[in-house]
Amino acid sequence: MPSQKLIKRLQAVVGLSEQDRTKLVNLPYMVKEFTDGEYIVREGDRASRCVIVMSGFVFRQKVVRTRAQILSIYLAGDMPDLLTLYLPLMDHNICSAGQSTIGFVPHTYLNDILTNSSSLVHALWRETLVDAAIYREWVASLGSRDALSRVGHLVCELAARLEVVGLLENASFYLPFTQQNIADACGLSIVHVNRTMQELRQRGLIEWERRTLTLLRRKELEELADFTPDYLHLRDEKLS
Amino acid sequence: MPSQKLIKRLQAVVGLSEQDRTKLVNLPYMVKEFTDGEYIVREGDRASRCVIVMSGFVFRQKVVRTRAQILSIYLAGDMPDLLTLYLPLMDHNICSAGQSTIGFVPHTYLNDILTNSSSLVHALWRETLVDAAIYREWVASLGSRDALSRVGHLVCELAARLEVVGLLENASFYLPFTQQNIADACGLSIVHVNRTMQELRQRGLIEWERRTLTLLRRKELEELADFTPDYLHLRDEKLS
DNA sequence: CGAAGTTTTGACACGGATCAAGTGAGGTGG
DNA sequence: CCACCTCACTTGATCCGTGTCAAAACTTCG
Repeated sequence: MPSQKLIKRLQAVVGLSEQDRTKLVNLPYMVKEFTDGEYIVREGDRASRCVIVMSGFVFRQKVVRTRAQILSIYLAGDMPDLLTLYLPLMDHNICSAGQSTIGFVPHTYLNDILTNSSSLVHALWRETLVDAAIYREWVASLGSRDALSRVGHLVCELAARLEVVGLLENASFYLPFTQQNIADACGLSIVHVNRTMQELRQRGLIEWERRTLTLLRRKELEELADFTPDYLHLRDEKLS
Repeated sequence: MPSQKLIKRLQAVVGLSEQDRTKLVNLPYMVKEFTDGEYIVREGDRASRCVIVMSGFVFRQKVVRTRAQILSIYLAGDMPDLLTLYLPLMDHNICSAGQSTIGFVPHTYLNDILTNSSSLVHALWRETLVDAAIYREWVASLGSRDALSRVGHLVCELAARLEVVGLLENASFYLPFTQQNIADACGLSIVHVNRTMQELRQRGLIEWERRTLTLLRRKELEELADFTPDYLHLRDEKLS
């Protein structure tokens, strides 16, 4: 079982058959631990396997001139490089933030189970589409929101995504990011991220101590950040 | 034939079988013309068909507070809302820029041909992955590049994408955008876009008159804009 | 305990936003 | 065919959000 969390999430959203679940559970995979800042996949690599985040935080990073822009963030249960199934040549890095546990599943096995199950195609294709939906929201954030709501939005998104995999407790979650990471993700300078975080604290919206971030008044924060979770497609639209 | 350009592009990149091509060519579809600013698909719509751009320009737009952020741009041969196959509920608009010709193909038919051909799954899934790769580059642009290279980058991307579908002639292409559109896409004010365009002109990098944009010194422009076309995945990596 | 990394603070600079007004071009109706 | 209207583009002045630089305080961990 490469990741209970992944299967649970897929199950909840597209409804896998007994057979499909068995196939996923029996996927052969390798596990490796990564430490803070370590590269999991590098720009230029030609991938022959996919990554599954089993625990911890991971981010996609592209070096643009002098900046190390963070393009997206992945949590337990995510498959950050499903895209390598069809675009094997990596044009950016995938890095660990803090300690993480990563599973690797060879493309050949994934391709096998995909050719024989159109509902697994549905499930994994959909995963990549949600990933794209998140990029769209980031484009909207970077293009249209000021620093305060941009940082707030990131915090809200992480909370919402962690919640569905059971990693949000009492509106708190573990966040192994430095302010530099937040800056790289939000397209801001570290100094301004610092001041923005202070303002979020002063407004009584968050606490962030010893790598634990707490949402104090989630509604107000979401409002300030202009956050609505729809774009995350956390549950099947057909049901709602 | 919903779009020769689409089929040609898919063909070039993944190599469709005779059978697959026939299936695509025989897809039933409806054609409609749209004028400047008209909505093709609206936020809140529950899609039951996919859009194929047959000619003209189309963009994805999300209203964020007071801004109408443009999230992505589509050209002849693109399928901007393939995602609705699995995420039918639209959380943004798709609009026409200038006059465009749009084909509509019902989901049911697309699903039919997908369940019976894993190479068509490959081809269309890949399309959505390239779409995501373009978002990533936009995130990088909005997060890390200044106005001049941001606008330059957009111009370079459009030129590169138009080139593969044969719509770039003598380094010129038709561009029905206003400066306001560019501003909405790049997360800049219209005044600053104006000044940025003037600077690109003064530097002898582009001309833009009567809706025709010309790249004067493409290499220099691409350098200035920090543009490399890899992320567009315009040809099959396996070959290169 | 020391060293390195992270957060915080202050002063100052600058890119780009905003506001306001003017110019030009395309489209329409008389 | 011209007068007018509208919309897009342009210009100048000013303001503000965020970046940069530099140094200090605090944490974490070996």
